[in-house]
Amino acid sequence: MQLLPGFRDFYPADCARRNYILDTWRAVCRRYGFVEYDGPVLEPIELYKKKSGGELVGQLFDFVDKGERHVALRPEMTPSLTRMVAARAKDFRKPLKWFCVPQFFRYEKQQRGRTREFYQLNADIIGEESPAADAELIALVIDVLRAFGFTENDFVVRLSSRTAWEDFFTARGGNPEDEYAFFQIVDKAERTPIEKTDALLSPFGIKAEEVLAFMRSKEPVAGLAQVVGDLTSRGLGAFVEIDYAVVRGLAYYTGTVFEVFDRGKNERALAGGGRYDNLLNLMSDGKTNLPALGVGMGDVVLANLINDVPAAREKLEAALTNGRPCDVYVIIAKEELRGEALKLVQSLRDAGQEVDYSLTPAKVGKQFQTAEQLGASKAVLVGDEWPQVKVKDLATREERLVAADSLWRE
RNA sequence: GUGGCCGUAGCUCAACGGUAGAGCUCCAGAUUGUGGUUCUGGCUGUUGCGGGUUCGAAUCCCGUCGGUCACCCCA
Repeated sequence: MQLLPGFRDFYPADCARRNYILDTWRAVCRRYGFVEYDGPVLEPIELYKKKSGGELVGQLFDFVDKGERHVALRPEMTPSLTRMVAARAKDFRKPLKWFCVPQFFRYEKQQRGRTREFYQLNADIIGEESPAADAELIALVIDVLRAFGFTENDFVVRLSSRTAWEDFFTARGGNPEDEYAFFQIVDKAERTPIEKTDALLSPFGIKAEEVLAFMRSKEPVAGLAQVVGDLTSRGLGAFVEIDYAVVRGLAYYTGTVFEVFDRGKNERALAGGGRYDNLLNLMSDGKTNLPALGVGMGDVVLANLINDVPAAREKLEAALTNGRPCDVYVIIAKEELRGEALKLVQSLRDAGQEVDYSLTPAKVGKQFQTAEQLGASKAVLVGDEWPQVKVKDLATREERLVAADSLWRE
């Protein structure tokens, strides 16, 4: 049987790498005062149709369940999160700083950095309109990446603002209801021939050259200036750049938006996010109105970049050596003592040691070899010396005799 | 979804019309109470799948499934 396209098996070595990423995400989020939450993997399809915007709806893994409900595997977290927050908005002190490490499903053609199933760190700050929140969230993203061993030479946060584009549009007589259509054109302007952009923009009476000129400007608009200032105060200024070419596809973004790219431009976007100040209001039919912003960072592109950057790869490999199968290997040299050896294994495990041993009779040399291969640091040999055992340090090859019934104390 | 390239042992690949091979891994032995080296031996394949051309197909052709790259979009 073949795997479904875009889905992954996680053998122990893969699982260790995945967990290294998820563990690092969680550790840095907690350092920033974020708390973890989660929601359902399966949701009614309406949840996503309501607000996500065209792209994601077309990529849904959806089906009709046995109760004839039309459901979809989650492709993103924001709709579930906004529902959860709207339902109990008064229960939580503002601002909320919540994170989640969900597995997402998107029906796309798979490619480097893009699978049909992936993990994504989601972090959101809800209930704070100040740009200080934007800065805090972006600082979190930067520090998450630094925790993997990346520096300002490896990645950059491209900062932009939908508000800036809104102002640009309305100042030239654009109608607010055409805004999203305009954003879509701007989003693609960088990689579209200028004549075509001109044609697309003509209904709005705007010239492609104006758009491209604004895109190239590095002048931070009001909100962004504070974000950049905050990040600079933290010593993180080198990680961000103003780049109005970033617009983002999702319909619900309102103010600050950003995307994170590797400097080498070998990979897809590492992370992306922004403000969605109106979404809570929309999702709750006006009952809850809280400003919000969030970020997503996927494990697939991140793993690729870790592999691209030697320092990050070494950091990962070093972390993996802590994930050895066992620390102590008990060698049974005399089969008559197997019962005693099992008792010893049990006492060591009760004491919290990671212990393994041969389930079936094996030559002593073979057992030592297995101890090596499992990465044990010590071998405990149960044999002629009983009731004492030989404890051998597998790195230094030093041996000493210890009474079996006091070994657990070490 | 559209187009280019690719699918051979668990892994990396060779053979490119004439009997499917190598390295690594794995298993066993040298070494019946002492280990990552070395040496020796061994296992593993409907050459992704289906059809066609041919005396003969892993090799050429068509289809299909999967991978990959580009477009698209983004994590």
